[in-house]
Amino acid sequence: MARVGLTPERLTRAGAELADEVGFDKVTLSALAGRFDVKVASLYSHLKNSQDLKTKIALLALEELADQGAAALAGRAGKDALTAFANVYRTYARKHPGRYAATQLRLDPETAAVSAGGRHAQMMRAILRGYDLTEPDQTNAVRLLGSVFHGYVSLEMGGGFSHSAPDTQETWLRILDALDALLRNWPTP
Amino acid sequence: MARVGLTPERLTRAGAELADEVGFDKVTLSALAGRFDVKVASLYSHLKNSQDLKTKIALLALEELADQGAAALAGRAGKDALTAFANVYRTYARKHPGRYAATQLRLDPETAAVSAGGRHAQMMRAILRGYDLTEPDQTNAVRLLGSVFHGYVSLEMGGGFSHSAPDTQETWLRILDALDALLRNWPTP
DNA sequence: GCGTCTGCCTAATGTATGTAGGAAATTTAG
DNA sequence: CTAAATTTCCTACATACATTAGGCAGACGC
Repeated sequence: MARVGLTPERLTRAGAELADEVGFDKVTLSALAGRFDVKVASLYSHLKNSQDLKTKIALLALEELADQGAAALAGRAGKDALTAFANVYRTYARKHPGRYAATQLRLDPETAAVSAGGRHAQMMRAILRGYDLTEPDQTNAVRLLGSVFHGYVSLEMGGGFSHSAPDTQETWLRILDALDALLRNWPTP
Repeated sequence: MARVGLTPERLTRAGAELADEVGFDKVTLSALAGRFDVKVASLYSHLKNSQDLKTKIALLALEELADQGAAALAGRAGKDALTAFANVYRTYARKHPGRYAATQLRLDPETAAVSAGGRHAQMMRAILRGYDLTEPDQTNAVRLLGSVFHGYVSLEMGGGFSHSAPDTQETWLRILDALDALLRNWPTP
């Protein structure tokens, strides 16, 4: 019985790669076991169950995304920061579609609390320091940014934009222009 | 052998209800068969397979959503139209979470072509007639609206906004204000 | 070197999808 | 109206994935 050296971490990483290759929803313990030439039952020494694997992949992806976001934000402000951060989201989703899909997994509250989700919100707030927004508009703007980033990336990945004229890169840049303009001139009715 | 009177339509409707109750990803032929007190194999006379059912639910949801959008748009223009249409999306998603999730199913191109997806894009363009946008900004704006609507609804449903101060209704209204302001004053660099 | 612990195993069960072929109910044709 | 054709639902079976129980052997502490 050769020991392969499975750990939750290695399984999570391999699961993330698998997700990028076949889609997050098609990540299965069978396929993962196959990657390590190991029987499925062996995975249960390291993972609670299939859901546990998916949760761990989601946490990994949230962390990677937050790390890359933080790196992009370093030394930038204003529109520069907005653009750099937004591009991290879009680029990550294109490069790691399975992991990106994992970030949308619904986490139970305790898990969400220890996830990198909070860092994401904090970084969006940091971006907004370059604009002149106070509460509660700042929170509203954070939610708008989250909606646009996620919505755009998700529709683009799903092929929702594929069939018409301006290419998606062009649209993306114009949308970032528009968001910047909006944040500089947030309506206060 | 009592005939129950299954049809693709009845199965699709029941599948949609099931999706709203247990989640779109948990819609299963087993559960659907259970609803009609019928064996699973019997469903294959009316549905090609499980994927076929999911596709049909997605098409149903896209159609319902388009119908409600069209109704909301009738006789409205400008911000009034924008708000009414956006509210249709959000309300539909809250009332029919499973069906809304179904609308995000990736359809193959031929299926997408016969879906109500095109009507959605047309309606967004109709809304934009109340603003002063020409191509290619109109397409860019359509994509922005789609991103915001879908992104917001999807994050709100996923609990992404649950833990902070302004309630989601308030944020939603302010985001619609912001979009209206943005469309009235679209940046042209 | 010996005992314990752990990692991976075999075996068995439950649930879901999907296929093949049969029998009864319904529809259609003569 | 009756017989044939079709349709609808069935049983039976094959495959795949998830999960649990219990066992054996290699790694590790002493």
